[in-house]
Amino acid sequence: MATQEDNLFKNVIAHAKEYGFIFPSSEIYDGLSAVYDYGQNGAELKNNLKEYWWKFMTLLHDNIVGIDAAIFMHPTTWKASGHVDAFNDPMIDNKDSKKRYRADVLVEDAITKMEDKIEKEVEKAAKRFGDSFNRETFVTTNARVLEYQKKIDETNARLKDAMGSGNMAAMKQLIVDLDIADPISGTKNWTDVRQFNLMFSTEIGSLADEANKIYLRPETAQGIFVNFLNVQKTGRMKIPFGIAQIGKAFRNEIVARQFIFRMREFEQMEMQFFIKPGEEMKWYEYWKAKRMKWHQTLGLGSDNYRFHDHLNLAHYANAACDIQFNFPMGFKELEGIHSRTDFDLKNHEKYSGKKLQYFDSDDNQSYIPYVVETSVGLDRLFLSVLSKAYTEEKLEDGSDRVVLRIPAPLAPHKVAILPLMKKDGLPEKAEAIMNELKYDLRCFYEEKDAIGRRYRRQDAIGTPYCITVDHQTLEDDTVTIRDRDTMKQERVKIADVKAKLIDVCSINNLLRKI
RNA sequence: GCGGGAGUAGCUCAGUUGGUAGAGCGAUAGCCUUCCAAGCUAUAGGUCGCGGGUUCGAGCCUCGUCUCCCGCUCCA
Repeated sequence: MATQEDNLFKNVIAHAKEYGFIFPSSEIYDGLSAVYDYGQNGAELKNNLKEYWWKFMTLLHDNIVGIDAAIFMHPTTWKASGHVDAFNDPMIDNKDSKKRYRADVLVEDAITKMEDKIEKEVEKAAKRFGDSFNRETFVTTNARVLEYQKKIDETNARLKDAMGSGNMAAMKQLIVDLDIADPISGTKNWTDVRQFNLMFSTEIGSLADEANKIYLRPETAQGIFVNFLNVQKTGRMKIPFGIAQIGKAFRNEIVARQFIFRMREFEQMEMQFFIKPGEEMKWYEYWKAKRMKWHQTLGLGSDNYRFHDHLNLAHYANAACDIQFNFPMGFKELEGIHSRTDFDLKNHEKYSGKKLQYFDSDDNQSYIPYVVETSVGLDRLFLSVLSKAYTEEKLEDGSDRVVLRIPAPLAPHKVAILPLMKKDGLPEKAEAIMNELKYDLRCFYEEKDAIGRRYRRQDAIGTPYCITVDHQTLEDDTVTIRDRDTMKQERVKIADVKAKLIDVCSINNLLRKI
């Protein structure tokens, strides 16, 4: 199914490599799975996206400041955050169906089934006894129900024990004892339970032992939480306020695919907004709306975004949703907005023994602030721009054109400066114009090949404007500006070029539209 | 990780029953040319993903391995 879209996605990936946006990591050694490098054009586009986000957060909100925390953090950080537990998934495969499951989820499903059986007994009894039925008495006295309940309690205890100790053999035994069958194949032909740790680890210092083990951060948020008091005190921040950060995070995904959508090393742009407890839903809604507006202002088409509420909340959240984008492979998460309550600060307080509270002079009391988080995957944002910008066109004259309709403020190069011919002083004139523009606009100079071919090459890397220097330029100091999207040309005075281009290519102007 | 498919020049691909690697486009240099990729000339690029095996001889057969794509799973 969707072969046309699959092809489109493949073409986007091929185009990204061919035109210097994204290369497979260490490609000469056959690459490294799910790791990619940004090329000369990709790095520019990515930096522009960062600037758009960073300025929106820190320039346009006087109560948000930015930090840049280290990737390495004290190991206890990840115990407090819950990642040591939550990122250790026990997995088991059914040898017949070849499907993989989380072992703890299988056990939980089995427990649910037993609970259903109790409910059935209750329903049957309720029918039998009519009005005189008392649920409380029934479930505490009925032999069959008590037996089920005993089994449930026992299973829960064993599950908790196995998960807590990381005893995978006990987990396997639990699945065997519960007689769990694969819902697909119906067989009980299981592999051993294996632990997958989603955090990368290494050692600090020269001793490679467990005591020196540290992790590469699986999310950037904790760097903000552990610095909450530092920033609040040194910046004299008053609640509500936010801390923003752009940085790398690492996850050892079991399967990481779909190009840069899911990578083992990726970049997040996160903002943690600290608020008074009880006001979280107000701010949650506020940031949902703000972030959606920010995305839509990029101009990739408002229809390509939608909210998706989380039904199963993560261990830290009391409300959560995604902003999804219409990627080539369908609507997928682009940004997460989470109401994290006081989970993180409370736990850091507990594990560190340091008070992480805010004294609110409005009502003279200290409290652990609640947090609303906005978290964009920068690489996903990049993919959203690239995949929507990529367009294959059939022109009226029958020729083909591939054009990246990247929003002008994000484009790697803002303008290409092209002498029509490589003689008659045209290159010199073009160079003079470039020297005028290059301090304000990223320029690309090219004099080789026919002009039409040069235009197409600029289309392929998304340069929004081409300035062509022709013989008339030498006479009256005018040039033509060719528009990437319409392919139309307009003749303007050299003196007017700079202001005209800066106006449409500036990130600051884009920010004004939010 | 498991199952399925793929890997030959920068790109798209051809390569016969095993006989020692080609094309188009692109790139580079030069010529020609006043506006939307296809004018002319020349040049450079490949131990055929990598490593064993069979064979007189392997791009082709065989085994292993790596990477990519699709599905299962997970997530920003």
